[in-house]
Amino acid sequence: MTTQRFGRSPGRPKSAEKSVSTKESVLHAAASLFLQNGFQKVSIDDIAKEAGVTKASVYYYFGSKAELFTETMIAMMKRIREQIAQLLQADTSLYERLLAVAVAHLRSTATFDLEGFMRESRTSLSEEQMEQMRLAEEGMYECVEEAFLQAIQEEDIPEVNARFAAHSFIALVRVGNYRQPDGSFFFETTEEAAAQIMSVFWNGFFSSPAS
Amino acid sequence: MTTQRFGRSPGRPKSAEKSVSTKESVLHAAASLFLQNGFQKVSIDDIAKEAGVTKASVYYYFGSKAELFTETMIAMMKRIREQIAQLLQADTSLYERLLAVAVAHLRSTATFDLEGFMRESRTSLSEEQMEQMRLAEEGMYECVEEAFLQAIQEEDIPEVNARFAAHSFIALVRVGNYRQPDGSFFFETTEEAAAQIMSVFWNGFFSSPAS
Amino acid sequence: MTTQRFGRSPGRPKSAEKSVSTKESVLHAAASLFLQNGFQKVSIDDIAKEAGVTKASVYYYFGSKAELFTETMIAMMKRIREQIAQLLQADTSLYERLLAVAVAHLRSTATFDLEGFMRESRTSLSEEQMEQMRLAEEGMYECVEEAFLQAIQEEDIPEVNARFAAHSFIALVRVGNYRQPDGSFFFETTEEAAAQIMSVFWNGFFSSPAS
Amino acid sequence: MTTQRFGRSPGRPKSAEKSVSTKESVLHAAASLFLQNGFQKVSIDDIAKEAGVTKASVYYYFGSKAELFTETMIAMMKRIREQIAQLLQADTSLYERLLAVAVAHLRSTATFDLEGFMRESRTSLSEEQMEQMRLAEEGMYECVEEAFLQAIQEEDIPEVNARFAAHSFIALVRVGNYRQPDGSFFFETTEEAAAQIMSVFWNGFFSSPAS
DNA sequence: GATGAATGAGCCTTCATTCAT
DNA sequence: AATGAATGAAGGCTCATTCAT
Repeated sequence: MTTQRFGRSPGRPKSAEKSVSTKESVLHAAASLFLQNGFQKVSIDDIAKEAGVTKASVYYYFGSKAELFTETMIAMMKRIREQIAQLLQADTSLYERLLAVAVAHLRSTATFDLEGFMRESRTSLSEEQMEQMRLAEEGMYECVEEAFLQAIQEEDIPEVNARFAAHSFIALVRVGNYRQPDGSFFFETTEEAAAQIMSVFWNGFFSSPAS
Repeated sequence: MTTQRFGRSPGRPKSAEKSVSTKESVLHAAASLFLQNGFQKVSIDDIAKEAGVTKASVYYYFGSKAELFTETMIAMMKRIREQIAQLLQADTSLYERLLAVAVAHLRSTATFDLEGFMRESRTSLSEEQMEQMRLAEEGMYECVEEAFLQAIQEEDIPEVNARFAAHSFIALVRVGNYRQPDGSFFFETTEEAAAQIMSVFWNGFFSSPAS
Repeated sequence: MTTQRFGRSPGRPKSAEKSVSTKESVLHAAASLFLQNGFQKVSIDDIAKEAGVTKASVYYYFGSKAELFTETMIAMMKRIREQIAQLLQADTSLYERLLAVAVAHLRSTATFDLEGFMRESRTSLSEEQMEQMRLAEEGMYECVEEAFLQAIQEEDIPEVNARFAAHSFIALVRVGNYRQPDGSFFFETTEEAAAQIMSVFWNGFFSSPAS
Repeated sequence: MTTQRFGRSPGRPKSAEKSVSTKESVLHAAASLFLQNGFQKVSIDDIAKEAGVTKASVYYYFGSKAELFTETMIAMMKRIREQIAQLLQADTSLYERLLAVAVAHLRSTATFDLEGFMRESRTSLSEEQMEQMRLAEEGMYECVEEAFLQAIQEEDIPEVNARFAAHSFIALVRVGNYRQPDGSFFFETTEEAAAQIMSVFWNGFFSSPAS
């Protein structure tokens, strides 16, 4: 009911000077927090605080938490996809290009693994938002798939199920990111991890079956 | 690592008046709900309702939501682990035994992939609870790792990083569970999926490098 | 995110001794506030405060603000209806019984006029809730209508549109409750108001047309 | 009570570039929305959207929501009052003039009934704004009251409490606008409704008491 | 004259948790 | 063993209002 107003306050503050666009900071903060803690655990307040703006400002740019999440995730996947795509366009052998992708991904904190995020946010996103996320995810895989399809066409590698190969490749790279209970990785250096992973992958798909 | 339990009497319970004990129904309901919706999204009320008891009853048996979650997850992982262990003890070749594990897992709804669950619940569980979950997860892998170590010792397979192999194996099996955006899997039948996956895995680790 | 809990707090308080049922106090507070300020302006917090309980307690008994509002209003209308019904069952002439109703209503603060409440809450209530309110409102009128129908059947009064008469009667009584800008009513005493109103109503419906 | 306006130039505006001034569209949108949904439920954003302008523009013309509301309502009441006044100046019998007013109002969507609006907005308007609204409301009634006073002076009708008669008249007309739960009105046509209402009103006030 | 950006305050609702019985 | 009642703390979202341009 709160009948009387008092104090003075809402409204845009006198502001000092703009730096990075507010929207950008929000997206940035959201990405960081969502990535670390998942959808549910992160509150809009958390994001606002991290971005140094008010909750209402977040809502000025994003209609809902689900929307912000979707947008954030899709942006991230797009970025990953582009990075991969670029690495895969190098003028070297497929093996070397994949190796480069593996190295890059083992170094990044971003995650290929969206399954967890999808499951967690499933019931909170609209059907359309889920669809958009699925497509963005697929985009990352397709990008690797293309490389296989092209190599097959150019007869650099034998014919295989390219999509399955792409997913397997990424699944194996992800293994390299696994932290054991004591916090250590399987391999000492990123390079060694990438090398081993590539070796397994390549033999798995392109060597003649072990007799 | 003697599986020492505490409290509640060992051996067969005296009577079975309540066909299913309240605690059991709660655990069951919790498992089902947590698995589907993750930690945060499931409320104690949800679980109580699903189990047909009151919220307070849940608290009678489990000190907190985190505790219930941990217990649930660990129980599930133990079950998976035992199932795997059993399949791996068959009196057949390693290849065949792994194939059986692959088939079994492709059929089950339970998930090997705990990363998502871990990330989501991370900040809500106590350090000890996290540790327990990590150990239980590790248990699942160890069980596969053992099989490799033994085969190596018996010189059935060349020497490889058994732990890395175990994780890779499971990662590949998980690929077989991936649903494409249109809802379909990569392979038509579970058997074909398992066969392909095993082929890739086996060649990857045990064939001589493709020249 | 708010990781650590601190302080100690939720849960049922140690309590001293129960007095009136919590639910009752909430209903009472809600009736009083809604009646004075309408649906939108009253917050659940206001009601909780007025009832001396916490907001969460309100929700323990009522699923939503709309539900509480509906329940409150319907209860009030039922009470009014019963009061009217009782007065109309007296063993006197119809004229005298209506006069009694007029007096009673001019004295009460409760309102016959739900139109305002309906319009205000329209978009916030479910279709079903609106329907329930409409029925309860109708109940109040029907109760008066019955009296007319019966009187017609017993040939105490000529045949008229009983429903229209009931609504007109109540509309006129409401006029007696009108406060002029300076705060005063049209008539000095409740009795005089009732007498004048009844005279107008009765002549309006049951006198032979002024030639 | 010279209708003294302030600021903005009197007389015909210089040009009509903007076919409808922004202020006008806002007032129009506000009237429509407030009338349908009441004060609280309508947001400035809603009004701005409906008017096709920005929220800030609304504030450019109106200092606050309460002010906009008051202005809107008063304008509406003035319009109603003028319409009534005009109909009441016709050169026919009082009975016929009132009948015309009844018909006109039964056809319009605008509401005589401001009680709901007043109650709802009461705590949000300043004392002065409330006063203005009350006066405007009173204006509508006064206009009818005048007609009675004049008729009394000219001995066309017996002496009655003119103010009470005016309110009663309007209350009865409002009954004709009542929608039953099934959505229908009491009478089939507007004309019949008006005729019945007038009959009741006229007999009520001007017939000799039913013996 | 008009508007984009921003915000403080509040509101409805949910939830894990506790206590007395 | 089980539960009904109660609550503090958030959390998502809306909104009137303000300021700089």
